Amino acid sequence: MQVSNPLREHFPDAVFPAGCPTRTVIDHVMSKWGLLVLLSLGEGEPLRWSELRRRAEGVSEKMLAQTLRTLVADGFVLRDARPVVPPHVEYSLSPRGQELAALLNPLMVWVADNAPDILEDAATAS
Amino acid sequence: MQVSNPLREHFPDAVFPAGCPTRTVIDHVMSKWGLLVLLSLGEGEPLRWSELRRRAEGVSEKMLAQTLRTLVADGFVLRDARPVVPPHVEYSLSPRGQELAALLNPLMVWVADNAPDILEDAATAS
DNA sequence: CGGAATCCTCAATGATACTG
DNA sequence: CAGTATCATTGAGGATTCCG
Repeated sequence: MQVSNPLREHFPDAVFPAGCPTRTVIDHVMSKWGLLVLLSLGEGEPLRWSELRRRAEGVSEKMLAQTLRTLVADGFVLRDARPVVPPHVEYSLSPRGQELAALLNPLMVWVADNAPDILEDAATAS
Repeated sequence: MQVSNPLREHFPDAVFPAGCPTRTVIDHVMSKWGLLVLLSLGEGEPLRWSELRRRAEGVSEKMLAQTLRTLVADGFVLRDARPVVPPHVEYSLSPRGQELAALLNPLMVWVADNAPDILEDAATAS
């Protein structure tokens, strides 16, 4: 009847206790730009800085730099800088990043499929 | 050899075009408190205001109210107010909310499992 | 090309107090 | 109990400029 709830086993009390490490990770991963970068790279091919700026439409240079630094530090994204001139830098998903992207993808597809209905409801709710 | 990428079919150009309705939905759903509320309700039982405040540890009254209003308007959350005194109000997931929570759950479990490793990397990256 | 460093703004958030 | 109203704050995020 009840599907067991794995999350409850993790967090019997609060969902994610305040100050819990998971909240930090969630902030990185579910942040507006973090998400878009992960999804962009999740398409398979490595991307360059300028390509990422195009795919994550609206991101400023500052936020892209900040986001990439975080994702690289967290081990989601690999940075491959070739010592040529002009500079050539490629970003791709690490294995860990690929695991994450694999979980993110169905969610985003669902959102994309349902967004129109959802916003229609929101509008009707006036 | 390449697994087809469903997201790419949705968004050939940018991942989620700026101003796209999907970005609004994502903002609601992936927001710090929106996420915690959805996960809390995703555990199955309906919850009352005060219970939600405890489960989504750290949320202020203002943010909880705002978050709930948004999630109700989007059709993710059902609000059941019984006309008794003192007031008794229960929140639960709508079918749409349950679909969403079902996708959110594996993601959060993965994050919870991996958060320690991830943050260790981030610390090492100093 | 791929960033880093500054400055600056405003909108999201929190604290507080009050109410049906 | 379940909120609303108001105000203060701060830090995320944008614009701009400059560098290897």
